[in-house]
Amino acid sequence: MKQISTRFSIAVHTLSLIAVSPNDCTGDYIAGSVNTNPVVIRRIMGMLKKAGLVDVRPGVGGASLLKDPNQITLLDVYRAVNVTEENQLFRIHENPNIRCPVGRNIEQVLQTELRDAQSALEQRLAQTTLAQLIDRFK
Amino acid sequence: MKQISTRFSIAVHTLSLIAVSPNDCTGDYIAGSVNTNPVVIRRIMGMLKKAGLVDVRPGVGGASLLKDPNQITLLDVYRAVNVTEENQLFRIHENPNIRCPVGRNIEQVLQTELRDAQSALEQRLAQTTLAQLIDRFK
DNA sequence: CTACGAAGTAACTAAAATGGTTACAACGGT
DNA sequence: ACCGTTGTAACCATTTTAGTTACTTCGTAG
Repeated sequence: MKQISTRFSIAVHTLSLIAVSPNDCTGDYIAGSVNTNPVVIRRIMGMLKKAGLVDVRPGVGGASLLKDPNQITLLDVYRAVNVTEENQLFRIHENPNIRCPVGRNIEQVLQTELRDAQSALEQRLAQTTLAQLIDRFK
Repeated sequence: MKQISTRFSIAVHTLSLIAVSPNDCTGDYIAGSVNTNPVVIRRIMGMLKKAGLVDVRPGVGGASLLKDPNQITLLDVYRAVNVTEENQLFRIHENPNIRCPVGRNIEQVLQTELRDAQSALEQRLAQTTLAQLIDRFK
């Protein structure tokens, strides 16, 4: 990898804006605050919509949260923007040599550890709510 | 992102082989167990060497661990193969609009959370040693 | 009902990371 | 001196990312 996509941080930024200024939150306005192209925002808004986090109003413009800010965690956002394939942060090399004791077992042994490590990260993300973040924007 | 590079799992596989079969661990042998190209292994071995985890013998061939298997954690390996740029798992979008209260504070507020989340993952990786993995290859 | 601003989306691009591959130089012991 | 091995450089196809242009669809105000 290199790093986790900025889609995640942009999504958090976007949701924060919607929570703070429920009005004027058009794609262009958000793009102006994030400092990127409006299409990038619309794509991310589409993911947030599909995840049931926001309601976007086509035609009229703007968006609103579908959940209370203290019911939206960073983990919800993380998952919404699909940062990893099939929710697997780690990737394991495929088709090791099964005639080798290490090759035969590496996948299963590692999977346990990596799942736990990923879980630790996600649990930490789940502890922070959008409401907590918004409090610090004042 | 998509996912964390298989360099990590291949590195763990490689170190396990060296620990289990201190002899015959040439790049070609390891590549045969991992099922990839020998150059891929040599590149990863170079990173493990630079991290002070292994000693590779040019000319004669083979490698050996420079630390006891119970002194090598998954975090050591994770860091050795440079999976993320500057050890930052998350990336935050740059140059948000500082005239917006959200844009002005998003970076600092998020950085705290993401650092903690990354730290949770790393602490979990640090809890597993190579020795523990090897025990399960028997 | 028309116009206009906004969302939805397809298509294209440049840049970067990944994993594999070929090729060749350097090393070291038989 | 030979031969297997390591150390690298160079190249490639594939994929992801983020940005951009362009066009359609939507919904309300005039």
